[in-house]
Amino acid sequence: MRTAGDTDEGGVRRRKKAVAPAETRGWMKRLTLERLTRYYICLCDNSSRSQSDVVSSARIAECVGVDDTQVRKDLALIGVRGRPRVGFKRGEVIAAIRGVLGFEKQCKAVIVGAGRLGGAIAEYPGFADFGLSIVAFFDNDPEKFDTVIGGCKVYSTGEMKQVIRELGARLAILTCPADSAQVLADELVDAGIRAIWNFAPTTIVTPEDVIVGNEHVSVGLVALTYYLRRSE
Amino acid sequence: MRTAGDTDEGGVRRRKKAVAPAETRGWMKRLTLERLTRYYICLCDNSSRSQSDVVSSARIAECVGVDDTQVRKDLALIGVRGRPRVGFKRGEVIAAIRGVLGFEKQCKAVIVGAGRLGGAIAEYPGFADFGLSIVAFFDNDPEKFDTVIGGCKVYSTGEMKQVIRELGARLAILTCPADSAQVLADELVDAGIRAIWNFAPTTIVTPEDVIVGNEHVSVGLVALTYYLRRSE
DNA sequence: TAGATTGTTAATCGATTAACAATC
DNA sequence: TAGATTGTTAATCGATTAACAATC
Repeated sequence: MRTAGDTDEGGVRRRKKAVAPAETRGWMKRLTLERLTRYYICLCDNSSRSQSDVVSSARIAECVGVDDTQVRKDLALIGVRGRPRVGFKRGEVIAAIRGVLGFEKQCKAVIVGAGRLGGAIAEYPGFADFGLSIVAFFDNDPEKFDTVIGGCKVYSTGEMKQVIRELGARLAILTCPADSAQVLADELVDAGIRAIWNFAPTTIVTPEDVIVGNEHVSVGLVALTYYLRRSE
Repeated sequence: MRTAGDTDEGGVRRRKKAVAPAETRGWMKRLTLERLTRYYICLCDNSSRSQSDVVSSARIAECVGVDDTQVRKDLALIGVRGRPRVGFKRGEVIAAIRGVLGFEKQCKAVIVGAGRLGGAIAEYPGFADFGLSIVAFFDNDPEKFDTVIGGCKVYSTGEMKQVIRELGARLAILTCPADSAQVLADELVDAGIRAIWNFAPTTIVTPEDVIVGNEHVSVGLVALTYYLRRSE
């Protein structure tokens, strides 16, 4: 890929010296996104126990389980420069990732299904750090209406359209049983939700312009138990 | 790779006709494992709504979001043969995946942290289908001792070593706060646990022979919100 | 048979790793 | 300076896709 900093002169390719701007145009690839998120978790995690404010690519690489070259490439991509012999400034890396992944931009979400899982997600620390704020719960159990979980009121699913519009939520987190997941997803789309994070143990489908993340936790379970069972 | 079925005669390479045995020796690669799990979820999910007992590779591929060639390769790997013009028998595929991934072999697990997340996991339907059975809870809140969640008694974390030995659990599911995760993990290793599924929002480390799955749910969240925020 | 779908090889594509110069 | 770490290109490796013959 050529950028404005490149020059060809008399057939000699000069190395670009440009102050690389954070690559905020164009879409990050899924795998890159995942790695950046893991770097971020790792750096925030370590910041409490380490006194040093610089970190080498090798250290991040070890923590996340990738090659150190990969880490340097990813950081270069988002415009972070390290210092040879020293490393990367932890705070700079964290800030760059937050900027590129958009953590500063608040994202309002509703949780559909005020059960244990919904409550657990609402109280999960750290989600706020990613710019996520839960603004309401929905459930179809009248006993739960008007109760408060994690500071949010529980509404009837019948009120979804109105409440979601009022609060301006764009993301919905589905923690309902499998058999009602698709129906609720359809209603959420109708209510103007733009993305659905689905924890129900089923796959839901939506119109093309509504993003779905099917969080099949079982995938992680199977990987783990596969190795466990085979090592016995 | 050559297998016993291959033959070279006079320089002519014959196609092997062997009845491919399920590839149960050797270790499945992580990505293959993930795809097989997704096929499985998709097939079990559809079985309730579809009346047909055959399914084409193209259909599975669409459901899971991979190429249909990939599906046929994966199924060939685990020894499932399809019929041209017809497809694969749903039940055969499900059985083969269950066999290769070891779902028939029961895996006993304990949950450490009897909070909302722990409760949600215990009541999550479908885990039983993967051969997972929860046999006990541990918590350090005396108010919870001897209560029952999802049919399992809650013990004190101080009793972990003894109870885990008695029940013969090999897997531990960590749903405690981040700050106690590493300490509890160390104790679990000491108690003879062979694998830890970590839901605490931190990364834990263990001796090499204890498998860890750090379930960073945030990774899924970031991917979803990234696209959401950028599409506005 | 004709047509659809599997099974498998070959080609492409992308991601990871290796190598090494640049730099502090 | 010497040595360590970054930054970047080139090479390798593996995964995905394309092509097509085999098969029912």
